[in-house]
Amino acid sequence: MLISMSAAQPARRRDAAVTREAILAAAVIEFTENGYAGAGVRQITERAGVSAMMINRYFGSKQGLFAEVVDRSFGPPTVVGAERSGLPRAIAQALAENTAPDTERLDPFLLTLRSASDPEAADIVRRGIETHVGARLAGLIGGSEAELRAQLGLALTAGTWLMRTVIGTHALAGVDNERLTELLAAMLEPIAQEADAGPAPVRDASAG
Amino acid sequence: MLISMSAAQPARRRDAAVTREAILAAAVIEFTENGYAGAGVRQITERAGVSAMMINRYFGSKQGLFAEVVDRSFGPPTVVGAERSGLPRAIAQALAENTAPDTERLDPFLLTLRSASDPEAADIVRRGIETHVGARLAGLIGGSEAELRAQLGLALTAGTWLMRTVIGTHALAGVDNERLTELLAAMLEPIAQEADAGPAPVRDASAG
DNA sequence: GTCTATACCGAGATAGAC
DNA sequence: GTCTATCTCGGTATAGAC
Repeated sequence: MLISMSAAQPARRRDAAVTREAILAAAVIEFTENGYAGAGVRQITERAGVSAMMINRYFGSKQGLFAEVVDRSFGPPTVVGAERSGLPRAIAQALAENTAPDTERLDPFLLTLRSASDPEAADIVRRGIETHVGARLAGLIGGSEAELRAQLGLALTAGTWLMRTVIGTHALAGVDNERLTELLAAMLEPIAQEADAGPAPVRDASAG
Repeated sequence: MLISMSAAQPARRRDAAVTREAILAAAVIEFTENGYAGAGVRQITERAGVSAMMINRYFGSKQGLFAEVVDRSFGPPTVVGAERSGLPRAIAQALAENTAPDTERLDPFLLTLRSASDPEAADIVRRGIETHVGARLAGLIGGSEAELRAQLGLALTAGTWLMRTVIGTHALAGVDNERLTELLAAMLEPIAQEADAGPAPVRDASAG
């Protein structure tokens, strides 16, 4: 019944692409929830419904799989983009909502935090951040020091994720989202403003 | 030859207090550099010059040892304290200096970042932060929402440690310390200021 | 009472048989 | 393409040497 497949089996069973995709999807969940070290190969493959060795077969190693997971996680825009004037508040609001205590969002920053322990994982994450989120946010900010300012914004973002959801300090976990948004927006304001140069044209204003 | 030791061995050998302290000192180094999961009991005890079982004997478990390490790391003041007006700049400067690329400081925030992966370790760290750094910084800030503001400051602190030293993004690693101090101070300004209440008396103004 | 040696269990990675 | 040892490594428990 499970074995006897006649001619046309639509998908599943012996389809490399499907197996690969199933592993990748399962790995995103496991790595984000448990971090690079905490996620077990057996847990990932069990969730994907395949044997443990498939990871080595399709991704070379646990590390190779992690690299693809990072690319997939940071690929789509995380920080909502707006014109530069409203940027701090837009980021602050999204951050406050996504880090709310009951929310169970699968976020690349969670992946980052829980995987930063391992140097090998950290290096993979750095490449992912600089390529995707960092470049997008820098593009939204524009002007001189765009990358530096963007990375300071990401530092506050990651730190908020850390303190509010991973560590779970009481004051941050219990605060009202409106109030938190105000405070975060105020902290982000300085890095969204031009230092000395004139207002550079903002490119790629739709996504970030 | 290796075994025959005569009478008077000064200290060391069979001194519980000395052994305990040696393990603790070694554990601070290993946990800070490699995180909770990354540090092995064998590495720690080898550095301390004792057998691996001594951790179980003196601290119950690896987790118990970690709890004492967290307390010791967060115990002494990390954030330099000043009067409230100069607080943002003081914190920013210390942060910029301590996260400079070549600096090899043993910092509690590094310990936090590299250990946050494990839920058990995260819980221990939360207690340590709230008890020590969080309470001290909240005391320096004073007024309403002191704890919330303090924890947002710690979020930026931890995030800067993360992005600059653990992940190691290029823009943050290469920036001039003076410039970084300015930007960080500007970001910290909003959380050091009173929201609506009058100026509350600042207690414990010497250390933070 | 202080410490070491040895063994057990679980997890990741590899090799080779089917 | 899958399964089954097997190797290594890490945290822990027990026994016993000094």
